[in-house]
Amino acid sequence: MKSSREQAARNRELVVNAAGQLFRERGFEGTSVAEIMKAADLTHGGFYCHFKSKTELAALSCEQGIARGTAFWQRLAAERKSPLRAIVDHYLRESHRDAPENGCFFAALASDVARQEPYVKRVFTAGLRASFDVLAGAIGGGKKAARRRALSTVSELVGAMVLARAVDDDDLSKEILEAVRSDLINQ
Amino acid sequence: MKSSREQAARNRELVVNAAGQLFRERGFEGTSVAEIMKAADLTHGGFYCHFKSKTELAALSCEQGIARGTAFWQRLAAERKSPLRAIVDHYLRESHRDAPENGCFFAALASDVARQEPYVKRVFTAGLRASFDVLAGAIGGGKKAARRRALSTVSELVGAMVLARAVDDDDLSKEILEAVRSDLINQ
DNA sequence: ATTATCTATAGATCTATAGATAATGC
DNA sequence: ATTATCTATAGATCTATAGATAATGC
Repeated sequence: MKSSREQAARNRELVVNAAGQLFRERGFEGTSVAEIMKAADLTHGGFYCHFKSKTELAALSCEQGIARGTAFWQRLAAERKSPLRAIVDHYLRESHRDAPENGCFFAALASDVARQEPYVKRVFTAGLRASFDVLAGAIGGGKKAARRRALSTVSELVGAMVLARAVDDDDLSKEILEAVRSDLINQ
Repeated sequence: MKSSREQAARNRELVVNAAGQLFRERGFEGTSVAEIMKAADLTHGGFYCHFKSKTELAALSCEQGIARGTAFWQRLAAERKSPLRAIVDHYLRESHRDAPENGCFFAALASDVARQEPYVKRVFTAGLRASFDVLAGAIGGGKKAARRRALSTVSELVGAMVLARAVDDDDLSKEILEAVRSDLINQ
């Protein structure tokens, strides 16, 4: 029944990961604590041994998920000759659009976060800031210009993904992704 | 107790408008039928005389709200010398960011819509399509290029607004709006 | 007679807690 | 002895419906 400290730490991670997936797929309000715990193969009541509240988990899962996303961008940028293009191409893939549960937290949850408690917004802001820095580094050139371009690029990527997912028509959805891709790459 | 047919029609409109505001402010899941009816000064139970379900109202309020937004863009474009600039400037205002309940449905609800029933997505898609057409008209020039630019512009506008609202820091929020404004206008 | 609206409530959630249980770790 | 987890449940939602009420519209 009881787990060791190490197992408990692993369980905690399982819950954070399950939450990250479910939140991105169904939103904060659309995901219940019971569902998260079920996905982590634990019982509902055990949740509150690990976290003070659902809100705390929302913030933690955003923090971790965004950090992973940023690290992934960094790796993409380091591996390629054209770092910005590598990130843009990867981001705007249909497989990303069709798997929000494993994709970008900004695109999956930004409009939810705007309505969340200050704690969650703070974590989200810090993560976004880090992403801007990574992207500005990938863009290179003048600091100010790179930063501006990083901000507008993330905005465009996130907007494209959000709209491509909301749309009911696969052709239109692809057209959005393609239009943004060509806009960002031929800039 | 009972209203005339005209009053009932007016009440229905009141409910649709109240829902449009509350949905944009708190999301679909964050808004209850009881709250909507209270905002419209009617009782909870009366809701189901006008609408089959909350989902039906979600679709109706999106349909109406997006149509109004598109009509507004059309007016902005018609009045100004530089139609695209007029739309971009208006969209990216801080007053828009701070009043989602009266603002763009795409920015307020796009990531919610992605998780809604097909019916809601269909309505949203039709509205987005109409917005693309209006913006492409405002951009002018070659049809294909105008359409592509319309798609990428709406994506960038929506992404900027969504991120600017999620962010906890007013300076960063303004910086996002400003970076996107300068990117869209100096293109 | 019809029907728009109201009150009241059934039934299904959902978050969070209380108390029991059993394995860990001193 | 401590504590991670479990079962069970309190209390607060939320959607949707049932049935009553009273004003409209024929």
